[in-house]
Amino acid sequence: MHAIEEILRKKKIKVTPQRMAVYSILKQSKFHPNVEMIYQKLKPDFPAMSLATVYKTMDVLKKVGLIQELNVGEGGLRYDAQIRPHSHIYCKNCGKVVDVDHFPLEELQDSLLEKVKEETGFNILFVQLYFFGTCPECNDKKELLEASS
Amino acid sequence: MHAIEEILRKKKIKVTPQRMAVYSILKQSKFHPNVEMIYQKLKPDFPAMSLATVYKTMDVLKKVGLIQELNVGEGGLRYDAQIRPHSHIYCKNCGKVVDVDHFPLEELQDSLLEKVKEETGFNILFVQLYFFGTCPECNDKKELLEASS
DNA sequence: TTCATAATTGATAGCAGTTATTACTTAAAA
DNA sequence: TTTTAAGTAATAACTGCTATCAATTATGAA
Repeated sequence: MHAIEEILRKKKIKVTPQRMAVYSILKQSKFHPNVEMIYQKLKPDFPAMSLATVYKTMDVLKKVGLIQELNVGEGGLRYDAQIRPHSHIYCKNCGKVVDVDHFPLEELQDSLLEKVKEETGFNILFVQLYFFGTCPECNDKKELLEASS
Repeated sequence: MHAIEEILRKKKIKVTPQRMAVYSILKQSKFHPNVEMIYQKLKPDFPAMSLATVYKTMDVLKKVGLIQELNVGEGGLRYDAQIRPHSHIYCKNCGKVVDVDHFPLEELQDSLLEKVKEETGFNILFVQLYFFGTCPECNDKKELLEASS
């Protein structure tokens, strides 16, 4: 039995094929898909699945702490099955979201959270750090375009 | 003439009373309003103003670099006339957005941006750091409720 | 295994935030 | 002052998401 099954059963949440499939897609993919992307990926195996089910599943998985939500300002949300704190970088050109693995978000959180708590009086639950820019692939394409003009 | 007027004229963007009013509200308020809040504040002085005009004005002001957009995952966006890099903290209970002035986002940006550029190959344009939690006022209210139960 | 039932799913209507369109109006260059 | 490119108001349309509800299914008890 997979870890996800145990976690869901423990919380009296039903283990359904749809939920397993959504989580499996998220676990596999590195590009941090949004609901629409997940829906499209599921279509071949679950032609009857509804978009609403994907939305509801994201909600369930988030609530039990199996995934985290990313908001890169696209309108829709992106999802990540890696729940360890880490930051993300977003390509404003092609929409790609990439993990920034070696960026010290964990240390940052440990060492500086207290300072921010003192300054603001807030009880801090979590931190999100986003970098925005353009990815190497898009930069290369742009250079090619400029060179040819 | 105000700085904003000069900046707009330099870019051949017309200086209109609506634009001045929107910017003035943003400059005054510390609570990082969203479009709806700005619209409501403007109503007494500009009863004829359309919501669409506020949206378009936010767009113009953002493009000329007079304001920055904040995305705290509410659906709508929040706006800040303080464009110097700084981080924000969001109360998940009451929706308040507060500046975290002394958090070292500027130093962070200077010292660590290069590392992230190397790791990812991205060209980085800007960084956004959000803290999420509950504000002192909401925490106090909760304590009172618990004490009285 | 079968059954009862509460949770989940799929289909769809509805909602909120945002954008597009268009006819009218205005700021500002000539 | 006149001209006109740009902006505004009103509103229709679009998008991401949520609510609703009848049909279906996972799960625990018999």
